[in-house]
Amino acid sequence: MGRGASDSPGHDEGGQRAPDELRAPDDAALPTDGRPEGEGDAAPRLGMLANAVAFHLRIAQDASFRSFARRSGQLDIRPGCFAAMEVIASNPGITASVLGRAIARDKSSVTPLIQYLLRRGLVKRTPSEADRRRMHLELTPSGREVLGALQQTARAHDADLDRVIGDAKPQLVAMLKKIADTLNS
Amino acid sequence: MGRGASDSPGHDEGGQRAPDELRAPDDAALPTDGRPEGEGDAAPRLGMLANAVAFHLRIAQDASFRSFARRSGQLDIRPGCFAAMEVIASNPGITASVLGRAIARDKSSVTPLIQYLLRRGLVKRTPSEADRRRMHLELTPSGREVLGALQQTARAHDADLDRVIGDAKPQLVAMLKKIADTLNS
DNA sequence: TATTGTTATACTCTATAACTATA
DNA sequence: TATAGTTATAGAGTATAACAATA
Repeated sequence: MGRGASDSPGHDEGGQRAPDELRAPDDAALPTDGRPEGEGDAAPRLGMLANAVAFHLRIAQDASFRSFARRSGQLDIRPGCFAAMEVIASNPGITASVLGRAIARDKSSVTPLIQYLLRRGLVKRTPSEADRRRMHLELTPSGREVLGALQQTARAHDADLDRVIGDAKPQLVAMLKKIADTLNS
Repeated sequence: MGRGASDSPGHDEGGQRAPDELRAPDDAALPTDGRPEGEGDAAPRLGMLANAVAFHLRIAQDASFRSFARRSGQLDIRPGCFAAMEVIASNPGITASVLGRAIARDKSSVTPLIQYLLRRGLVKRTPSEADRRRMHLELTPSGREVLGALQQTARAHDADLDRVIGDAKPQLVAMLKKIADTLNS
């Protein structure tokens, strides 16, 4: 679990302070009140992490992932699996390689995902006639049913997030997309 | 929130397209030109994922993590390790449990992290006099040196991100914090 | 009884490299 | 030679549970 990113006072023995621009806004004047260092603090100082996009991205993703996994776990489906199913449903006949590119995973990571879906009867595979190395993927009726339930779950999850971010959602999504695009290039 | 995804059963015979805002940019005309579906598309449709905060959070975090790992890997330090060092440096004398809470990890996940830092001589441990179960952590001089280099790396990484997000950074960080806080409660 | 930190263990997710069967 | 998909394998990263020492 994790509290993570909260801004709360810590304590400081005066020794090792981070330079100003690295400190959290609330890091400023911390009374030491005689506590031994490092003890009793539920929320210690984060140093430069307090303002680091990368750190908060990790904390937020972690929370989001766990929350979604908790929900989708009731359908025995993990988050990565949902993404695969959604892309397959949106692109019937897609191949594993293309799918891998869409969800940013190596083909060798896609295989076990597909195999799990095959075992559960949620996905169907048909060999390509044009190129016999390829396999076309599509959801089975049962797969579409499970996906329907997952989509409800996903909508509920995103609604939780919406409550937090409000109207800023389009900008947030745009920023996240741009971060991924830029860093991956 | 999500939005009605194209629940897309069957095929895309002209009727079943995702609404515009859900499609990848190049999704527009999709002349089927005799291609079997799902082939040749470098950027297939994402369905409801296209607007899902959770999905883009994952993609962005993944990109950010890899990018930082590439940089910090030259110092033989993984991202989680940097976070731990930064928190220790900002809270000299902190204990393992408190550190774990700060970086949102279980104590059993903190132990191997600390052990790695001890082996590398970057962290020093002193038993608490007040409570002999506890160990106070602090960086060694060599740890501070390595951390200095890591901070430069981190600043460079965050500068990359800044270039992407511009002035929206405070809002972005605030949103990410709030997402984590809300979902973890 | 409760808590700190360690250990043993296991599970998930992922990638690299080697392989096959095609192309 | 190159590509699609599979396999074998390894390595992060994490957590649960049990444990010893201490509170």
